[in-house]
Amino acid sequence: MPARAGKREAERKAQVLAAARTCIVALGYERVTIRDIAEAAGVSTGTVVFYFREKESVLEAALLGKIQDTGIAFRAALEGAPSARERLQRLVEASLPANDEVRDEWRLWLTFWGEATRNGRLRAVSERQHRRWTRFLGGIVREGVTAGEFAPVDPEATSAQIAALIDGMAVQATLGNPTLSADRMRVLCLDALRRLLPTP
Amino acid sequence: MPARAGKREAERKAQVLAAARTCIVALGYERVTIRDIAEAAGVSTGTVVFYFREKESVLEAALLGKIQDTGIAFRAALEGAPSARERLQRLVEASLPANDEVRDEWRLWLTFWGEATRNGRLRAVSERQHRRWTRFLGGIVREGVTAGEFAPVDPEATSAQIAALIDGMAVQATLGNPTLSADRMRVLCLDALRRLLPTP
DNA sequence: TATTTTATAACGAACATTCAATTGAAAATC
DNA sequence: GATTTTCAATTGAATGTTCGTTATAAAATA
Repeated sequence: MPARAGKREAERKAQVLAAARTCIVALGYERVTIRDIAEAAGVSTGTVVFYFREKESVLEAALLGKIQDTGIAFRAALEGAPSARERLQRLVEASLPANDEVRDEWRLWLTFWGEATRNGRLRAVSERQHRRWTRFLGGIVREGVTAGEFAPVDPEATSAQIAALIDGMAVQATLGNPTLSADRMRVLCLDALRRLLPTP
Repeated sequence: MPARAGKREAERKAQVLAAARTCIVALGYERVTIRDIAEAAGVSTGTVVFYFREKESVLEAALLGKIQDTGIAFRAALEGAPSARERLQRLVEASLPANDEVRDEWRLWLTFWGEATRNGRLRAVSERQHRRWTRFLGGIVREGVTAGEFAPVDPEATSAQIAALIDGMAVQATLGNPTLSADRMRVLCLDALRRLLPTP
């Protein structure tokens, strides 16, 4: 086994994938060329191909990488939240496309969903990620119910409803719909939380 | 001004646009070629170019055409519905990606959203359509409140929440998420309707 | 026949991919 | 420690394909 194989590999791959994500958001999945990616990463097209055998691999890996670690930021947002309701409210807050970072993340999701209608591998990851996310939400709802914060509701159903609500609103907010700004999304989501999860 | 526009024009355009939509759903917006469209429509590439000066025009018109008459089927579904609640329930039912027709329509919406993040014209249509749709829902909610069917709620807020809920669920159901089948979507949406719009 | 409609061919641009050549740094040898 | 060897890493140009568009010819229609 060559001990020195792939020393720069991880670093370079990450660099190329980050560039690819930037290109995808700016141009759209299908419109991105290897040259675009190479230029954005500051390397030659040969380098891109060297680390990812073909274009499709770069694009898929770029999407999957970001999609799969969605949720990391969410867990961080929960630090020190005293109650289940507060935790849910913070998740809503962290979901608002109110700054470029979150907005770009939602843009990537919209692109991802569009692409996943035709790509089985992407679709599989979408499922796994959605299950993870609703389980996460469901756990918080269950805690709140157990602790007597919320009226007794079905945590599975409620978490799926909350997840759908956030996704649906984020679509409009991300597209810049003036009747559904990030601020309005906050108001509507928090209101829905109160109505779906009343105090007992 | 050409006094006599082509006789077959409307017919041919519709034929080409329908073919373009099929191709978009199957291949993705940017991957569709004029040759694909021509083949699917059973005409030559020359015909496609004759009626739509350039490729982009075909694709945009294909998306916009379908997107803009979303809602026609909905209005038909409401025929003879006796109450506001019944009307909302029928709208949910008509939104379920439970058959190929509705599923393809949602696939087109997912593609549309992805493309609209980068295309201002598509984004403008998205806004207009969303406003139309929430106003439509809002009207039904208002009727129900006035008629005493629902507890007094803000129709604007509630309709935006219902719209988001349906969109968000449809994303997962359209992607074939096994934990969110069309049947499960029906259950969850109807349950959410009950909770967001309780009887007074 | 004149006009509209449809088909075909050809063109140049842009693309993903391949590949021969080069570099750079670690490993082996002395 | 200096020299040589080795191979991962990187480049950029060449290749063949496919695309949108344009030009033009053929057919249909009135």
